[in-house]
Amino acid sequence: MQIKELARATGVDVETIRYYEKQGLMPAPARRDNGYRDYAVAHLERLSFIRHCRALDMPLGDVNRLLGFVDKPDTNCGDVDLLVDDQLARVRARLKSMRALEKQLLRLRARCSGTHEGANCGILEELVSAAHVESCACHPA
Amino acid sequence: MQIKELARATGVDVETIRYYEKQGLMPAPARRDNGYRDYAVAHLERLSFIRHCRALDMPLGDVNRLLGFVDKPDTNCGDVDLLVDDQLARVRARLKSMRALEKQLLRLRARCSGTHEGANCGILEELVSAAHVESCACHPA
DNA sequence: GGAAACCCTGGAGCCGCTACAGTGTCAAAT
DNA sequence: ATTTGACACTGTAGCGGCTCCAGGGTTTCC
Repeated sequence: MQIKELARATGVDVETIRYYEKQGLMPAPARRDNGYRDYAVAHLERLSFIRHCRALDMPLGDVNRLLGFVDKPDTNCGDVDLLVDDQLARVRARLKSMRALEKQLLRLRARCSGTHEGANCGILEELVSAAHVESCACHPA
Repeated sequence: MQIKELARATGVDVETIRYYEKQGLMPAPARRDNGYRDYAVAHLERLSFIRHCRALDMPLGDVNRLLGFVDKPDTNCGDVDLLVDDQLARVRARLKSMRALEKQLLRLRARCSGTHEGANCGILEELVSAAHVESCACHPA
């Protein structure tokens, strides 16, 4: 399989595949006489695994550690669940702040009067005055 | 006010303040004889404004455009609400995918048997086999 | 006069790609 | 036989938004 086929089969960009190889996440494939990479089914599976982890927004470093456990199934995998827990905690923290963000943006949006005169722009007013409030989340007292 | 004081007053890192200046978001302050930056209250307000926008996760480019409207209140600010709308849309899209993510991670976490033998790791099993499923979100058929 | 704490500039590093530039290879159409 | 076009390769630079460092200067306090 050459790189484009692997790319199509997985939905991963060609450049990204080479990038993963350079980063040590994908093993270097065999080369044909012309120097082209020649992938086997094992590569496809590994790449799918990587993408699945990435779809869970795991950092590549974590993915690499997971791959280490996959490669050596006899080792103790006690860290795997911790790693997932960490990721879950990150996602939840992000969710929380995003929800607050949505609320703030909605409030801000409601300030638009529809007149579009800069001097009376409710949104700008709100942003300027919010920056004055001492106890704002972004600049606590 | 020297840079450290501004940093403390706003909760923004000293390096970040210099970075904003380099990027043209903060106007270059006066300099003392020794070359140290000397900030006025206007700088504090502007920096607070920037941080408030950043707390709303707006890209610096957008913040810069907002600052342009603040600087010239007589211009038409018709784009301000569009800019906020865009940001809201981005936040909502991200929220949606984060919620899906949380679900997937919870499912994954539940697969841990607690034994921590690599060969029987439910989490790794799940990740490997999920990568095989054709219709997975991360590698659609 | 020496140490600590501040200031300066310029550049590199972080993540996870993405996009070149410059070159080589191969298959099909003319 | 050649020319087009699509593919391949390497290496490097860029994105955003910082963050950190090296290598220097200044100020303040003991």
